[in-house]
Amino acid sequence: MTDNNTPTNFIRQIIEEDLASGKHSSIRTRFPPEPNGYLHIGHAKSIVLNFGVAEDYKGQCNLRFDDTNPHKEDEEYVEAIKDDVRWLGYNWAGQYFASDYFEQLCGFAVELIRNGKAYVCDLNADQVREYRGTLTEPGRDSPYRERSVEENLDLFQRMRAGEFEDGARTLRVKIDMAAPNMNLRDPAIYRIRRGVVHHQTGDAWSIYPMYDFTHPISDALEGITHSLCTLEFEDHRPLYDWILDNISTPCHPRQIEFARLNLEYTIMSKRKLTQLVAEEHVEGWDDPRMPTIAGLRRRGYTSAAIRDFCNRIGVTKSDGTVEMSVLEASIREDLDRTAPRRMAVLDPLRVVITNYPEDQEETLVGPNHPKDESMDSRELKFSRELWIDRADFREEANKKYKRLVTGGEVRLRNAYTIICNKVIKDVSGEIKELHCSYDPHTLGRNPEGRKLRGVIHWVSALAAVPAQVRLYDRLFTVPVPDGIKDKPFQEFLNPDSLKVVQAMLEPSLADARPGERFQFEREGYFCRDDKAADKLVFNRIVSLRDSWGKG
RNA sequence: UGGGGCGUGGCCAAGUGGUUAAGGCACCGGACUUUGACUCCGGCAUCGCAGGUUCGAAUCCUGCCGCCCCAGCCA
Repeated sequence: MTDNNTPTNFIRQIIEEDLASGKHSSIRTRFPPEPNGYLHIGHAKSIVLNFGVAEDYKGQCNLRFDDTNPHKEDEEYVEAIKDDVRWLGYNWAGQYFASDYFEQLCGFAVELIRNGKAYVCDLNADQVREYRGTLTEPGRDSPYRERSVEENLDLFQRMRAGEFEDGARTLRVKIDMAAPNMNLRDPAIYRIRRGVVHHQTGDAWSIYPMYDFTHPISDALEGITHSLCTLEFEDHRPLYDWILDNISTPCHPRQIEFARLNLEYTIMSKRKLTQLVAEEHVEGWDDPRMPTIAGLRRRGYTSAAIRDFCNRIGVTKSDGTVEMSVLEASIREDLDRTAPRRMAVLDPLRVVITNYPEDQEETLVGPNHPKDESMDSRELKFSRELWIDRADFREEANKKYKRLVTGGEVRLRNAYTIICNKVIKDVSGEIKELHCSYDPHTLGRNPEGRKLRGVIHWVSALAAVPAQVRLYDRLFTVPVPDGIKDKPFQEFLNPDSLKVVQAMLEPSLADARPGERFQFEREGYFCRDDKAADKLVFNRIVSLRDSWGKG
């Protein structure tokens, strides 16, 4: 869809300059998720950036799993991540794991030790914190900072061999304990983690490298030219560069930071999304209310719409929070063009056409798309008894109300016009059904001398197919759920984020394939749920724009 | 009170000293309409603030103000 008009942003400008100056003859990027959770729309921004840039400048983009912390990671996530990236429409040039480089990483660590630039430190975590100083005070050198190369080599080898307990020692890089940038105060590059099973390397290692050490080296080994990451890593760039400047790698990628995505009425923190799942506020990572790729996919979003969204929001260094309406506009624009139209009554109210023969049923046709004839048409069954939506009838209303009122006439979409003659209520006063009469001369043309109030959708009661329809609303009640001081984000969960209704659908919908999308006219876009494939269940992707009552 | 960033209309975002400050979303008018949809027309900012440089500044300089990130053996 609107993957057209290529975006322009500061990162693309840098790339263009690098290409023009000959600094690089081709570019290579990478998307480097940690496999500790599912991908969300914020990752999509990074994916579209990294893969998009590679595509547009005839370069390559790798998929790399940043799996240096076996504690939090799992194979389940690597498979899910691959699924999501593929679904978004991208193919990676190479698939790697940071753990592929563990042996080489270790070699570079030894190189640093040999050059006197790394040392084994026996301080425990608390002590390291004390020695590090604070934001305003410099730190102090570790008492182990000046160990001999031989001792460091020996100790590091024994760390690797599993001789020491978790937390007993770390390998630290020797930079500057008084650096104003905390990341430069002799950061640890290796920690001991014995007895954990790594999803890729099993129990082969008892030491694991840290992100700050692993990332620049992984980038360099893969020949990454532009290493794109989010703003919080800005302070890490000096360390990224220090690592590459102090070991013998083939190249020195440039790290460039951009702002992560924030979306109103949802949260993007992997940790918090994990909580939503664990605390069962949602049905799982693919709950249609989740901002995860899996959730959006199940909700019925198209990957084209998500790509379009990512291009619409742009890439900058200023953090902001994007309104939901932008995402919604992307999916509406896609589906308006591509989704076949259908009629579905979400809150059924019986209508009896009293002047229509009791045993008669006729077949009408409805175009699948009002503007695209190539999409063909489908059959509609018309009969004496119909369903219309309760919201489409009022006993009385002013002329602003363009629906059915007693004594008023409306068009049944793709069919005849009807006038409501009588309202039947039960003892409690609730409307049970409507008695209407139709005008047999209004098929395909308007009555003369009478003005119609409007057009409403309907379904033949005889042919209707019942189905469950799930109506989704925003997951939270406030724009920034995790931005309110002293209040956990769970307090702002929207109790009405899911409403389940029993609807009556036009018969052709019974054949909908799981995952197939439609526009239910005057209601919104819906997608047949593919998890409940044995039952007829539709998810509302997004409602139609509704300007009623706005002016 | 240390360091690193950011500040263009309600929300994103172009703009890199020289037209009336792009565009999208939202919003407000209006046209069209067998979807209160779509489409189409029209409307909607002087660029955080204050000084300065310049013939000319959102773009350069200075000083304020505001917001974000950093004290994991997480990424």
